[in-house]
Amino acid sequence: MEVNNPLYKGQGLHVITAIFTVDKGDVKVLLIKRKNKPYENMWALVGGALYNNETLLDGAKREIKEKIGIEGIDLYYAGLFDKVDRSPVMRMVAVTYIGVIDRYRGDILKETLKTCNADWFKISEVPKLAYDHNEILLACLEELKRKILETDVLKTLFVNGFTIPELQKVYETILNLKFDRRNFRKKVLSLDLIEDTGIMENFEGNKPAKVYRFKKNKKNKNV
Amino acid sequence: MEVNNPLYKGQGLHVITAIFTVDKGDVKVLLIKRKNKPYENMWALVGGALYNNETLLDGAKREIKEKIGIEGIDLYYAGLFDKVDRSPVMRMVAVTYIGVIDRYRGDILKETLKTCNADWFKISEVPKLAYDHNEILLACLEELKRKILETDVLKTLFVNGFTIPELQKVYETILNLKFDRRNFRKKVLSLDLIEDTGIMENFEGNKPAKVYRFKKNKKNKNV
DNA sequence: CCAAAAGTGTTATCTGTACACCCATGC
DNA sequence: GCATGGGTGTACAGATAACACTTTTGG
Repeated sequence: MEVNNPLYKGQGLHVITAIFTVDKGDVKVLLIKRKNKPYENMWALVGGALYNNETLLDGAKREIKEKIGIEGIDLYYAGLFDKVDRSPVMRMVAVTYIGVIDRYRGDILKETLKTCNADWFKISEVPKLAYDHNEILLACLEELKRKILETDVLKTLFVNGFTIPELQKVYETILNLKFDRRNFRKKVLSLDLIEDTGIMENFEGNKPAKVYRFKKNKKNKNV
Repeated sequence: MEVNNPLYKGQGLHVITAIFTVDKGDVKVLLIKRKNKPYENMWALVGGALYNNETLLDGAKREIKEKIGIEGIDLYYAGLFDKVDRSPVMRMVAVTYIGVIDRYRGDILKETLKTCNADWFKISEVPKLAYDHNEILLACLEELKRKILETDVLKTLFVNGFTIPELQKVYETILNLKFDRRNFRKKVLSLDLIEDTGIMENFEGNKPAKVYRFKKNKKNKNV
């Protein structure tokens, strides 16, 4: 392998994460506003160039830390983007991930060394993004739909537990479908992924619901 | 993005394909013997460096053409390999694919510009390979097991059609499982992916079996 | 006519879907 | 006591798994 062969010299990898949440009936994605070229001042997904001394997952996590200040997020592989001209600077292949976090966590940085803003956008109101990030976002959303059925990707959506009706609304929002209450409960409990906390939700004029949480160290067999 | 930033300068991508077949009760993989450094004279999976002017799939197909002379093979994404030191030359991330071909096709080149041999190896008898290809092979084999249940990856295994008992033996060989003859037949016919050719197999002392083929332009819905 | 493997049909079980009723709360 | 949403059980249907007998060929 010749290091300077022009056929493959000057390549790189992007690690890009679509960070989703669900907030009052809407799926939202976390976007950052770029400070630097290329695509200066444009909104973009969280991500950047992979470094030589880190794995893809480590790179994605570093980018998340650098661009929005969050650590410890679980990432799920989503797909590859390899159009030859997807970066104007050099040949870049993007490896993309999905992350899910609580919409109300307060520790998201609005400004960093490379970003001048960060905010949640409804999926239907996402602006034109840097690079091919609109295309990546759509693919990640499709993959999110698959992942919520086959993995425990939603386990980090609720920091303070959730009721089963709340969880159902999240599924219905993401999949744009309606489920039968009784069958949904049966299904989600049969997976043995969640457990009763013993706490009841704060009620508002109706029967209080039990608060559940995802079991620690329990993985969906499909993960 | 600074092109010469040492943090991410000098990266590249490998496109690597595990080409499988099934031959008389054994899963086999096609290996090539490398002519050049690194890993000179060692066996390896088919693959190489991605060029700047091609997509990942195009690169994988070009490598297959260059190293074993075969064109038109269908590839299925298998996984990513991203250990920092997986290549001794420079930082390389590998994108891996699965291909399946007929064991008896005669057009596989034994020697090319970069290879000095090519041969089928039983999975259980694969030698120490170049790079991390042993690890890649194991992962691709696992992925093959998943893919034969969810995709039409096997459609290129038989150039001259197959009988349903033959197909069942292939599934049983790859998955290391036994299936009920009657249920297997029912299931595979219900998928509407194969059709009767009207031909009967060459018999050998027992009842001749119908020869089937995969329907053209029919895709498993899971693909 | 016997051995070997192909081909077919029926029954039981499980999984998923559809659906009706009761319960706890605030007002 | 009524409106609102939570919680439980049962019946039906479609899919999967288990299983027994007949057919065609070569020797």
